Amino acid sequence: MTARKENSTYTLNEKFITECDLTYAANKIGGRWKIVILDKLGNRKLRFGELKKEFPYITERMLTLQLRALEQDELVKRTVYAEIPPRVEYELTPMALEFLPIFCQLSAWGKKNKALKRGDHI
Amino acid sequence: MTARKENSTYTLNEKFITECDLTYAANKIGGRWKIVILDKLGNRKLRFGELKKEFPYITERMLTLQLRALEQDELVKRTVYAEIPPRVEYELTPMALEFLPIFCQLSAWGKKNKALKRGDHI
DNA sequence: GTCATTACTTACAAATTTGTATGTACCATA
DNA sequence: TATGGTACATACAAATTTGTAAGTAATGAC
Repeated sequence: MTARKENSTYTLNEKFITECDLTYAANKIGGRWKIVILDKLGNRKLRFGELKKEFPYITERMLTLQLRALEQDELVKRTVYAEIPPRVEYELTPMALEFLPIFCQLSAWGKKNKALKRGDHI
Repeated sequence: MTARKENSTYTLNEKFITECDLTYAANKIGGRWKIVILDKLGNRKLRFGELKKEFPYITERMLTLQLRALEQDELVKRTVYAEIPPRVEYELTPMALEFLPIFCQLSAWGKKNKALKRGDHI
């Protein structure tokens, strides 16, 4: 959260993109990990370690960063249990639950068109 | 398209993400511009310059790069007319058209939840 | 012969995102 | 006293994405 040049093109474009409903939504789930994390949390609460196992090569740093960002955006609720060793559970907020049907459709698109792609080079 | 270390975590994660239907689809429309470009092209053919006007601060370089990537992914069809000055038109492919209803839903999510956000700090 | 128009391209640089490696805190158990 | 387990944090570095600035090609209008 360090300061960035106001009125750089980068910032102006970011502003433009945040004002548009479509890109506002897209940004919430953008990046490499957010959408899959939300999808995995779709059905159930998961602990940090359980989530990590879902993605074989994710680093703890990345998982932490993404979860924090999702928490900031109120898409994920984080619950810390005062135990040793620590236990932390993550679950979707109502706002995030509304994404799930959209994920289904994206997934269907992916399934269909990935198959077509494979067909391309037969 | 320069070579990248095989088996770096970056590449392994990329592979993982490309194999998942959901992230396969998400990647096609990821980044700052692709989703809005596709959305603008939803209804109609547009020339390069027309598209540019839709996004006040996009640079020509970015627009070109994104359009080329979309063309590569067969989401956009590019038609060049042999005229001077040049005329180039862009339009969605059938594959891309299937994204449009999803964009509508994302947009609806954005509209709703952006409004809630505004309400937060009253 | 200069300028305007359109759709780019290129070399370079800044900003952001992602990854690497190591360390921390707590308590229980050996 | 050392080790294991969990969920992180931190300093640093690499990779990718985005932006800056300038230039190109063709032709018609002036």
